[in-house]
Amino acid sequence: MSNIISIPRQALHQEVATRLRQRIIEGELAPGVKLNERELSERLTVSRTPLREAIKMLAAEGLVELLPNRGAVVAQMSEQDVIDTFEVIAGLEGLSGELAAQRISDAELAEIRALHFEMRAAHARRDLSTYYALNARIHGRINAAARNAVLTQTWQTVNARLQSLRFRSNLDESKWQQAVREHERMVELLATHDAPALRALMSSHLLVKRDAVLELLRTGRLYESRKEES
Amino acid sequence: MSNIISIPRQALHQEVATRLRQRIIEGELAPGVKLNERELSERLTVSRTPLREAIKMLAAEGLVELLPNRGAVVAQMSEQDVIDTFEVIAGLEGLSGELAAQRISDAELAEIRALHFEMRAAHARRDLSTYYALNARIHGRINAAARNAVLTQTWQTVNARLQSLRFRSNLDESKWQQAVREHERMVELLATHDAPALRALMSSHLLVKRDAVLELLRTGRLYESRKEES
DNA sequence: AGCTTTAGTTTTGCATACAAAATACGTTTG
DNA sequence: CAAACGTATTTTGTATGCAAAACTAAAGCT
Repeated sequence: MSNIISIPRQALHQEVATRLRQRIIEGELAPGVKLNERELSERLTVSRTPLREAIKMLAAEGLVELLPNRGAVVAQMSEQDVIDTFEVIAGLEGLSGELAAQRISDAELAEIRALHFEMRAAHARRDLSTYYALNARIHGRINAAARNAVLTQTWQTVNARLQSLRFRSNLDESKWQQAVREHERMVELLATHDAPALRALMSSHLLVKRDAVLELLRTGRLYESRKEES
Repeated sequence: MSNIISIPRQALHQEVATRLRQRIIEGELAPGVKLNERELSERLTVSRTPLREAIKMLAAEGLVELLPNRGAVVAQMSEQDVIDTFEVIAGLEGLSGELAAQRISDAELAEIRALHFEMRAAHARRDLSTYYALNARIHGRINAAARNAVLTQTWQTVNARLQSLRFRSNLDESKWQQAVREHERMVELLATHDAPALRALMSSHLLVKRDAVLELLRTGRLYESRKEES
């Protein structure tokens, strides 16, 4: 019997949560924007009930903020929040690197190595968006090699809060080169299973990123073209 | 004007979430137990709507698991989940220690020192429950001294998932002494602001705890007297 | 007996309805 | 003219209603 329709589509509140999460991460729903229930429910063609359930989940994830009797808004991070979040992610990436260096298989390493070369290709072409996509995939692979589901889940949740900053759009050449060199070194340390060194490298790698983002924040090149009307 | 009733009690779904979270953490709602919506809503005297919203939040926190079309159950952790969770907590505690060592004030240090002596007193009296309470407060203070709200929140969320294991009830003497010695050393390292050493200590402190819990899990002395009937 | 079937019941999931709080806005008043 | 008030409208928060899925259990079948 073929399952033509029997793919049990997931619950509405899950679907709504996924879509809202995506729109927030992609910046379509910018920080500070109010989530109007009527409007959203009409737009997504669901009733307010599953929509509200989805919003509650996103609130627990830290992507939206609940204002009592005043609904929900997309979470807005202060500069301190950004600093704090990067520190935590640096810690989680460090752990990820430490565990991955201990546990990675040859096949996993080979795949990361391949991705790394693709990333270098993107760098050589100055193809920033491909570079970022590959960068994310590499970090994801390292995370997977750590073989710790709780770490992966925690990392994703905390990371998601930063995504809406869209700091992808800026990266000066020297920082870019440094990042590529650091990635080069990551592959080496994975290959030699040097856990402490990889921990330190990945942690500091993220702190460098933090500083770059903070610089953008302060010079105001972040959060541009973000205000969204109805 | 006195605010006799005007304390704007928080939204029902928040209140319900808080109460359910507490009951799960305290083990009253044991892992695997089904959350019957009708029953719970009657018990808490709220309708199913805010109850369901609360359950969705707890699901996002990882305290309950949603089974499509079959409701929610209190999250049940496999042994691997326990291992993974402790690893993450060890990482977060390590970060907490590292940052606290850098940032702690004299007043905060003095308070932790005081709590530490109270804890030693509890140890001397073999007063396990007071010991655990003080232990938790000390870790909380160190966490606070790290001055990172995201870290604190992440730590609490991940920690909550373990609380229902109730591993508090067992601790052999040699492990207990080791824990006290490690706490002694934590205070020293905070005082000397030795961030890397405190990171390593707090991380390994947690991994020791992990091993102790795993031993309990394997010998089956965990999860006892847990089945709950309506 | 053991397995399947199937009617009845319960439970979940979503939509709708209603009440209370917040907001918007025009009017009044100093 | 600005501030304050009050009413209308919107929006949120909670309860209730209804349909679909899951569970229960008794009857039928091999």
